[in-house]
Amino acid sequence: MAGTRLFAEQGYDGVPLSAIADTAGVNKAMVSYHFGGKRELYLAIVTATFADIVGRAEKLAVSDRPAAELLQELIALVAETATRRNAHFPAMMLREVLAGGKHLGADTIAYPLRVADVVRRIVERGVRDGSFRPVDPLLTHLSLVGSILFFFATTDLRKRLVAEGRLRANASDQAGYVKHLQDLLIDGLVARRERSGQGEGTGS
Amino acid sequence: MAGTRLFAEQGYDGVPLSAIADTAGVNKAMVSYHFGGKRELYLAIVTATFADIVGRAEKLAVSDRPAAELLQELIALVAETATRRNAHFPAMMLREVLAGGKHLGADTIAYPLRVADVVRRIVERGVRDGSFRPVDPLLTHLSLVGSILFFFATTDLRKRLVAEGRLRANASDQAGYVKHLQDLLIDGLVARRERSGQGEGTGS
DNA sequence: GTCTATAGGCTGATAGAC
DNA sequence: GTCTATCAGCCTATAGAC
Repeated sequence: MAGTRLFAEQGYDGVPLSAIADTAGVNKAMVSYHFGGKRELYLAIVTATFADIVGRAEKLAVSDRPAAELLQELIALVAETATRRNAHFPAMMLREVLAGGKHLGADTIAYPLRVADVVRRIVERGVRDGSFRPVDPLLTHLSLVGSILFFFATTDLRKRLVAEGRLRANASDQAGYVKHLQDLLIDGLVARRERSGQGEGTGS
Repeated sequence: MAGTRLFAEQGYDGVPLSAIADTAGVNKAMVSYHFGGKRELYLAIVTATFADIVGRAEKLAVSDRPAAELLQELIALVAETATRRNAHFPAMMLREVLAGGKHLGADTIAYPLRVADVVRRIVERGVRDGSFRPVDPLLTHLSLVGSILFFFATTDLRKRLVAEGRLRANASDQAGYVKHLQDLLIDGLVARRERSGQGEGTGS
């Protein structure tokens, strides 16, 4: 869809209908004719974007492969979607949860909830079969998805900062980040016989 | 500042100057008179917000307490700032990195970089003294800060979803999340004598 | 189906009275 | 310093020609 990039980069309010029309090489009036207005176009784009990634993620929830493997796959799935399918869905999803689904309906804001449910099912199974330590599924989801979305939504900014010499080059190493997260996940969630006696919460 | 909440919740474009004037109980013209315009007001708010949290974070970088402890303190510091000092800075910072500093100057977009530098210094020291495994400081920063900002920036949305019965109640448990992240960090970063042979990256 | 032209609403800035 | 009134610009939507 033509406006995907524009909406992801500048947000709903930041994009005039004329910019989308220009990008698509057509006229403003055509957008209203085909989609019924700016809001409807936006909703169509967001829905298509979310439906793709969420649908693919949900397939993981029904697999009975090891839980740790499935969470690693989820990370890889998001990364693959962000790099090969639709570079703009992380920014779009982040914008939408920030806006609290203001532009959307109750049905569309449900997509993030469905991802949370995928993680919940995987984590609960991992805890049940003893391969995970007893972590909270929802908190696990929030930390996992938060860091993934943040990384891929800020890729362009980091690339710019690297080009300006303000950030180290590995800041745009996507494969490296995927590996980093996957390792962090394994070390953080997987149960071990011997636990070192650390982990005291500080402050708060 | 009066507009902080509005800008954090609805973004720069989403807030009419009149809304800020109403909230402050004054007139639109006063905003221009005192700040020189909407953009200048926004910049003043963002700068004040960023300067506070970043300044406090930088104090951690010069401490010589154990690296793991300092990262846990950083998590606690962000949480404390988001819950007691300025509930809106996570959303503001997330919005600004999403926008790539579009509304701001090169100096203001430097604030997130300063946080990255704090984490880098702490992590590099932890790796050097052997208390951390050899993790990448920048990737560590991105995963850590990404999950914190995401959590606190979406608190209001989660509260609403909990109230609607669409999300489990612990979704708004901030102290629980801080503990979760701190534990994840310790398990994921701290060096151990015995490492279980997992951590194979899958896919991507 | 596709375009141009325009209507109508909203926003940020500001002139000018007090 | 603070207000009201107003202006000019930009935006979405749409009527109407082709």
